[in-house]
Amino acid sequence: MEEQTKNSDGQNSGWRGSADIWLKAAYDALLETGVDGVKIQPLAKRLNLSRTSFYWFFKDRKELLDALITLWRDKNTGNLIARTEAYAETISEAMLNIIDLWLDPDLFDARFEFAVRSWSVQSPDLMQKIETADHQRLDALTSLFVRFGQDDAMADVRARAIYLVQIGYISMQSNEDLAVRMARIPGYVETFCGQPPTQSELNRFYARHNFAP
Amino acid sequence: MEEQTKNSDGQNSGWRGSADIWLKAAYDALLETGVDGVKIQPLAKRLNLSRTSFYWFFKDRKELLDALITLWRDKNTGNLIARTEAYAETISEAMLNIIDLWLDPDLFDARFEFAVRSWSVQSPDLMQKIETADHQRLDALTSLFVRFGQDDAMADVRARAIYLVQIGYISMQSNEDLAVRMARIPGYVETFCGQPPTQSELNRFYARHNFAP
DNA sequence: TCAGAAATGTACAGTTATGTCAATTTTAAG
DNA sequence: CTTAAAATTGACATAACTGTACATTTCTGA
Repeated sequence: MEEQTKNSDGQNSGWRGSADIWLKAAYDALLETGVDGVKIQPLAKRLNLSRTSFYWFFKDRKELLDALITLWRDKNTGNLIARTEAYAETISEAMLNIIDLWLDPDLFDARFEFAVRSWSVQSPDLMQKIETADHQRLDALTSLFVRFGQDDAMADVRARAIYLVQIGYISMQSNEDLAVRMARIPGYVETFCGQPPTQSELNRFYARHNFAP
Repeated sequence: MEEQTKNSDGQNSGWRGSADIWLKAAYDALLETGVDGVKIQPLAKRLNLSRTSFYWFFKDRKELLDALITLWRDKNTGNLIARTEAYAETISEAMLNIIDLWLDPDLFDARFEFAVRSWSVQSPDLMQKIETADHQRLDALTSLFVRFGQDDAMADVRARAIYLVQIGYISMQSNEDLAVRMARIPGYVETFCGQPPTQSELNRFYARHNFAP
């Protein structure tokens, strides 16, 4: 028994292909060109594999796209919620925990997020999943603000504001360097929670991003 | 001489087709399915015209796509900058002028904006144009904050915050009704400029959006 | 009314994609 | 070394799209 789970662990099994390698190629293509760039033939070319080999691992293109959606779901929402629950003594410290998401691609894959949201305009099914994710994320952010004493209405607004900035961010990230982005952080904190961070909160933040001001 | 500018005015000339009608169909398709949905054959079907008739008005598909980009450029950036220059006595009133953009699709076509931004991931050329637009828009917003006494750094941050919210907005607008969205407005104003709007400012805002609280 | 411009349509040639099938090759396990 | 499962491949059958060439229809103005 014990089928080899089609090599979904990271081991190389001697074969060139695997479901994971196709999925990874699909992920890359999605980020570079959008869903409509996720086509079997071009992926095969990139992987130097025969196009038809794909059908050993996936029933059809749709199954590959579904796998991409699952990947997105498992990745981004979980980390965002975790950051709302991280230890913080003040609202400004809590805010800096959220801002971690903007700086660390391992915590929040903004390009992936943007690609999925772009994709959703042509897929009501996916749109539905995004709405669910938005809800979960906004709830987590809102209760963070409530926890630190904001009234419900203001917590709702600020949760939205910070979340929308996060979503809008990728679309502009372009090519500013870290120092420039870091310089704005205290201002963002003040804007979103009405009070600036203390120097020691900032120092802790800089430290975990390996940034020397 | 005086060529008829291919019917680019809104008059119907008796012919069924025109550059504008193809462009309009392309615009619709772009918003519904993204760039890759902007294909001559499906557009022709929608317009009940022969596919090849398209080539009378446009050299090829690329020329149609370029026309879409021009349309976007002329529309959204202009109105945004105009709103930053609208009459205002206080920073909160100025902020409400900006928020007009979120509520009136004639002022800022958010779906169009989102579609164009999604498209840009697969077109470095377009990406460049978007960066230029972002710059112009952010400059206008920043100088608005400066005009009302914010220091440069904070003006920069707040301009970005409100702009990013604007960009992120469309991706979530979903299906909330006007009353719910209106209820958040005072909170947004307070968040973005540090002071809430006065009742008379709010009344003026509601009035121009035909909203009775 | 009738010539020429404007717009449409038909036919053709080429490209790129999808998915099935029946070999064939590669690998691991006994 | 053998063998069976796992993975790969090329051939085939379709489908959707692009763009060109050329014939045809429809409108406009002298």
